[in-house]
Amino acid sequence: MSSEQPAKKRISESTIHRLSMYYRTLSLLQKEGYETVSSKELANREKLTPAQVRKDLSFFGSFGTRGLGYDVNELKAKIGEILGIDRQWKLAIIGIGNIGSALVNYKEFSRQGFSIVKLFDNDQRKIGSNHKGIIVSDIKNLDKEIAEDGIEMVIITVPATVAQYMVDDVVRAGVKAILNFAPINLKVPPNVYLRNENMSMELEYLSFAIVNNHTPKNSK
Amino acid sequence: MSSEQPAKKRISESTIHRLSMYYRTLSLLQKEGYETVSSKELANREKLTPAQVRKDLSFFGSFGTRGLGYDVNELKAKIGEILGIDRQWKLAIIGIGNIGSALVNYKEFSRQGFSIVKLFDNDQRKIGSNHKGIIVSDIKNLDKEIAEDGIEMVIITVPATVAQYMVDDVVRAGVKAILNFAPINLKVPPNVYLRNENMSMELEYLSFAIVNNHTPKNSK
DNA sequence: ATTTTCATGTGAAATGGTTCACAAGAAATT
DNA sequence: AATTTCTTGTGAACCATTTCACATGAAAAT
Ligand SMILES: NC(=O)c1ccc[n+]([C@@H]2O[C@H](COP(=O)([O-])OP(=O)(O)OC[C@H]3O[C@@H](n4cnc5c(N)ncnc54)[C@H](O)[C@@H]3O)[C@@H](O)[C@H]2O)c1
Ligand SMILES: NC(=O)c1ccc[n+]([C@@H]2O[C@H](COP(=O)([O-])OP(=O)(O)OC[C@H]3O[C@@H](n4cnc5c(N)ncnc54)[C@H](O)[C@@H]3O)[C@@H](O)[C@H]2O)c1
Repeated sequence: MSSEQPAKKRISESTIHRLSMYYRTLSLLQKEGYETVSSKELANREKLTPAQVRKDLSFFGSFGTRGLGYDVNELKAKIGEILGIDRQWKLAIIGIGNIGSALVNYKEFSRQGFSIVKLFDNDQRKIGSNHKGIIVSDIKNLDKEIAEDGIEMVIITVPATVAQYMVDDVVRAGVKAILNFAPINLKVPPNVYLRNENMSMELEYLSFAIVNNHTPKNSK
Repeated sequence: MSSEQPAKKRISESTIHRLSMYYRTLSLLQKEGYETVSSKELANREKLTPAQVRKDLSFFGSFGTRGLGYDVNELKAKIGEILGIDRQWKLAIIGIGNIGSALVNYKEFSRQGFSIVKLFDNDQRKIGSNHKGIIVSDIKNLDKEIAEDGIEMVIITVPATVAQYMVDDVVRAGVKAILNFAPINLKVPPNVYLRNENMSMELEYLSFAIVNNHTPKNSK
């Protein structure tokens, strides 16, 4: 075993997002009783082109049958594998305020491969309280509890002023991926993945669109 | 007055998102006491290239001084204008559940030009209740109250199963832009702007990144 | 005043992403 | 068995976005 990086083609962020979309649509098609689906049908449901669908999939292999299309169950399983959601990820939420507690209450996450198993806060009034069967832990025990449970992802929902400290802490504790809601540019080492969820930016986009009569090619 | 569309260059979604980022950074620079800032400094704070910053701005005019950089206050005002946040937008939230109530409690929105002025739900136990001084209205009065208040944007935080109905209703009521949290592909007429906030997709992206050792060029 | 320094603004080049167009291959039909 | 129909998978063409590189111009220094 000599090479660390599997010299694979670099996949664009948009392709990955579309895989998520295909996955969701395939779940619906399953429920609707479809056995197979063409790139055309899949594209229609997402307002994309069939070529886009086929190209996206082609980066990872060839999963269809010419003249017939894709087997719905099979393609869904395959995309699930590609996305890494053919398993349960364990997550913790840091900061059990407005957003943090809304997220704990969301049952869909665990059905989609993301189990929230730990909650952390530094407010004595919150520590020990129960959210959907999970007791809020003291942030002081972060290191120990993250390691104990083998948590690999966290959601950051603390005030922006302390978000970087929390990130440094969870990185030190061995977390590999972070979904951040604080409106601030966080620094993470290169081996840790970070995504930002910024609602104000989305509202600003809408504001711009109204004011400028904006018609982009492919909007979210 | 003959032409409807001001035949302007089409701006990319990424440029608009970066304008939001510049805006936020300029606010910080203001607080830190900076009077001017170079494209280099601005780029550093966002992990972008100086050329990117200059190119983005160049679509809208030329706001800097050669040899010196940009005036912080001036550039912030200018970007605020471009984004259309040099005014207060009035918003309503449809569905006052977990996410909906988290959003009402977020004071920052109104400071950023987005005032939440109405809340709607169809649950009798919620209608009439008070959130940060706003009384939850019956969804039945949507049309009337949206018109009365001149609401142009709404946030949709109802279950996915009813989201399309709510969208149809708010569109009929004259709303121009929608921020949607329900994990479903909504249809809107071409003169209405829609953005989707999909947290599962972000988690799936992180999952993909861990599993595939992903290093994209420009990630969120 | 002249020179030096610095950083903008912008065409042109390079890179990246999407769409086209068609050969290939599987199933259905004759 | 041969033909027709259908839809995939993929290079090549196209289009969009980012980066380069430098002329331009403002301010500071000499
Ligand atoms: N609420 C929203 O709608 C909304 C919208 C957009 C962005 N955000 C961002 O999300 C973040 C959370 O927002 P919120 O409204 O839930 O805030 P909140 O104040 O309700 O919750 C923050 C929580 O973090 C906890 N906390 C603070 N410092 C901590 C620390 N050092 N360690 C552990 N826990 C700590 C607090 O006790 C609190 O429970 C903020 O950064 C905010 O800017 C929120
Ligand atoms: N909670 C989360 O963390 C989370 C995360 C991602 C996505 N989402 C999505 O956001 C949406 C809201 O999630 P939530 O957890 O807040 O759900 P929720 O059930 O807590 O809230 C939904 C609210 O909508 C109201 N509602 C239902 N039908 C309505 C109608 N016809 N008119 C008006 N109001 C109506 C309900 O009374 C309820 O108050 C869902 O689509 C969900 O999938 C939620």
